[in-house]
Amino acid sequence: MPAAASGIGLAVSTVIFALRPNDAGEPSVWLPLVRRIRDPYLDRWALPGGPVALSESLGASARRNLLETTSLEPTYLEQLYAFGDVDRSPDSRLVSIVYWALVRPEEAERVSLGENVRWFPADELPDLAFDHNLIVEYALWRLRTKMEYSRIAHAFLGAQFTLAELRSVHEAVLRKPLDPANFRRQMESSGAIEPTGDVVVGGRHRPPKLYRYAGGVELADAGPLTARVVAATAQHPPTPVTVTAPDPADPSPDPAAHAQEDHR
Amino acid sequence: MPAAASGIGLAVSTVIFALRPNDAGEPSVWLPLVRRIRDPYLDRWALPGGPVALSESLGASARRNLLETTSLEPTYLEQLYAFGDVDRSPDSRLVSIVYWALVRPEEAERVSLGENVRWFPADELPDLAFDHNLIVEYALWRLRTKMEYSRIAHAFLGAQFTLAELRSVHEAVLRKPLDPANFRRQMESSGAIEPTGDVVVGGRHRPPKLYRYAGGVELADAGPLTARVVAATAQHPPTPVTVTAPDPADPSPDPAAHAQEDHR
DNA sequence: CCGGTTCGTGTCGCCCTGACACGAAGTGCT
DNA sequence: AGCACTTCGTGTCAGGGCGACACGAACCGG
Repeated sequence: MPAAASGIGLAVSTVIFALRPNDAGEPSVWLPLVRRIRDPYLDRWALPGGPVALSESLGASARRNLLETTSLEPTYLEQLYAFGDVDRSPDSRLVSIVYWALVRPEEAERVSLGENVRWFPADELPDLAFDHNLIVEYALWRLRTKMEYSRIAHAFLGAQFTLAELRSVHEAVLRKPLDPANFRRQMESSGAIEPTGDVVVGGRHRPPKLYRYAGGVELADAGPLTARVVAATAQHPPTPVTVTAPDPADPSPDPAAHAQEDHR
Repeated sequence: MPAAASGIGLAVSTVIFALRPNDAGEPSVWLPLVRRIRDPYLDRWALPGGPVALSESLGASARRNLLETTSLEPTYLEQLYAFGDVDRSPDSRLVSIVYWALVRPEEAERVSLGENVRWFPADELPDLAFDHNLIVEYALWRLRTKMEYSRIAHAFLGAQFTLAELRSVHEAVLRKPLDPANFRRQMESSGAIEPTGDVVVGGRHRPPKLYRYAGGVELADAGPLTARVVAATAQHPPTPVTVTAPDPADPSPDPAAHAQEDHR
């Protein structure tokens, strides 16, 4: 059990997922890969990763490495699996602790794209270095499985969101359409979300309510540990505008219930 | 990403679970611990483990170490988590890949019990070395969670078993009584088990049917990999006797349908 | 023959789910 | 102003799974 630093290399890699529009314009799962610049699998695409620093925990090491290689700060980070087959790296023995992470679309665009970093659709990857194809496949399975019983979907969204946006995340990950009515009831009855009281105006149709996640933003499942990570703030700058609900059926003196109700 | 053998120790430990009768005579979850004979946490109880050999995969390393320290060969072995906090070991930096394993009661009794190996009830453990208390807690959570949606219960049983035995396993792990009628239907409708055609005679009451697991014995979840481990054969030597069912309502020429039917 | 226990099947009500209908509330066009 | 169209949000209903419970079947011991 004591520390016997044998000749086994120890590294940390991360599978990063983000939602981006695919060829058909629909959101789907993408992940960034880096081109290898050293000799095992030189020039092949691989997961971002690097050796574990002596003064860092495994999770912190993954987080730092992500920032260095892709300049990404994920909203969700969880350990996936430890890969340690004898022949997974030619010549040397290498054990990789692999994490998987989720980032928001706005954050995803911050990736310093260059010759050596590129986004790929998660479903059609080239031949990767090491056993990274297998790893991505496993991480995808984990993402899709956990999406169905957990609340990780909001790691792809900002602080506030509509039910259509939340449903769109589920549909993109699970690759199948979901009934809006039933999806709404499931989310509401689960207690995972609560309405903010605001609606989105400026859309072309009936203004949807905005929701936030209830019970504190608990991101970054640290497995058996209790470490948490605060969620970064993010608004939805594009088209529509958030507005406090007018509540026309309640004449109570709401001190913040009028913004732009010049219709009717 | 290349192999850079830094000063970080790499070890493998395993949480081994078995069912044994507790003080009240009911089956409950126990696990074997070993007393440390080296200096970090000298004389404290700890999970069995050791360094990873250069020529072994992580799972093989865990399996070999189990055999050496406790002489146990588990029927189920799955990776649990990689623990790598900076301060989890005094003085040195240590990363542990932790596995969890299930063994059958008969196998459990083969443990070479001595001053340095002892069984403990999983619910009441002493202060263990390192962060092993936390690890066991997590492994217990994993066992109980996976018991409800998976087929791991049969790792505690032999090749054939009655539904009462299978239910007893679930009850011991989940620590709550289960309705025999509903439990039967769940198991039968899941397609996980199939009747062998035999019954157990010699009991005091109505002879129960014997079942086996269907779909090939798939033990040792290797995570993303596809490795499998064959299940060791084991009979139930104690009290009752297995008998091919008489099947009195079917006069078809079954070439193996008569053994001891001198009752009626 | 009878009481007691376990085995195995039957039944019933509740809740969750999927499928679908439909009013509500906006925009854009004529 | 009115109509078409879309999305939002609620209502309804049938089917299946699950928990709770009843009850006959089968065997033992006295």
